[in-house]
Amino acid sequence: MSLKIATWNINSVRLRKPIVLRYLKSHGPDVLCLQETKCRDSEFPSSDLRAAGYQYLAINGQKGYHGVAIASRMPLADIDKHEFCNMGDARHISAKVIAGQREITVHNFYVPAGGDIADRELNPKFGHKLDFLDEMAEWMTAEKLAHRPSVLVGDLNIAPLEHDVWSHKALLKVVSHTPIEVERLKKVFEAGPWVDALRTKIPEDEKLYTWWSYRSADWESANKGRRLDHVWLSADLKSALADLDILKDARGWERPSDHVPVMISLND
DNA sequence: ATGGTTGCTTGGCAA
Repeated sequence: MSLKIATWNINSVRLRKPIVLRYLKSHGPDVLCLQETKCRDSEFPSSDLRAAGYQYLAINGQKGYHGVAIASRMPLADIDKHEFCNMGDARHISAKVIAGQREITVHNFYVPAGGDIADRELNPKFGHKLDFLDEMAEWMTAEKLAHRPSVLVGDLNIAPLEHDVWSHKALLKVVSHTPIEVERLKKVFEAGPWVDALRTKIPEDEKLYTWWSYRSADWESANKGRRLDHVWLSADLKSALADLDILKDARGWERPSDHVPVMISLND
């Protein structure tokens, strides 16, 4: 039996409830990690998800902004929320998935977008993004994630590689692909036991996107995407990675998110 | 170079 773990920045879980349920039905992830749920825990569509077979929920929401959640068919234990940058933002939740004999810790992140200007003096939101990443690297070291099978997923709001964006040259100064952010993210990655799951299956010289802006009349033909959503596996899980599914079709669904679901399958 | 769209809410941020 394989274990399927998906991540999706949903940009309002209440508005997107129909397509979340559609995705669960059509693709059947065992675990779905959501970002940008944009609602309080009491407003989260818990009963709909439970009715769809996802009985185990871990929710870290807040009114109007951010918010992350894990919906699982398998029991969740050790649910934890870490607050970064002491700002009260709901940007992380983790849980241990009990999948039969296997136990895998899943960390679900929503990294700050960072505003429009790639300069922390002119734009505090960019500073916050860099500080968040620095704190994430420190936290990573302290967590000692190498000691147990772990998966880190989420909207990291950075497209690190040249072919994670439609034009490396055009985006070098655009927040999400600047060298300073890429460098910070690399430090986070290297602070843990990680393998970049998507890039182990899809070569680095191949274009790969998980997000297409709303601000484009025809996202599909323009295809100016970015890989902002990531799945990192602790090295011990690398050999278990059987399959990937980046559901580009979901960008064309009715009332879509600007991100698409990304799913991995792990063999025993 | 600029503006383009969407969501949470109804004015203006945030993404």
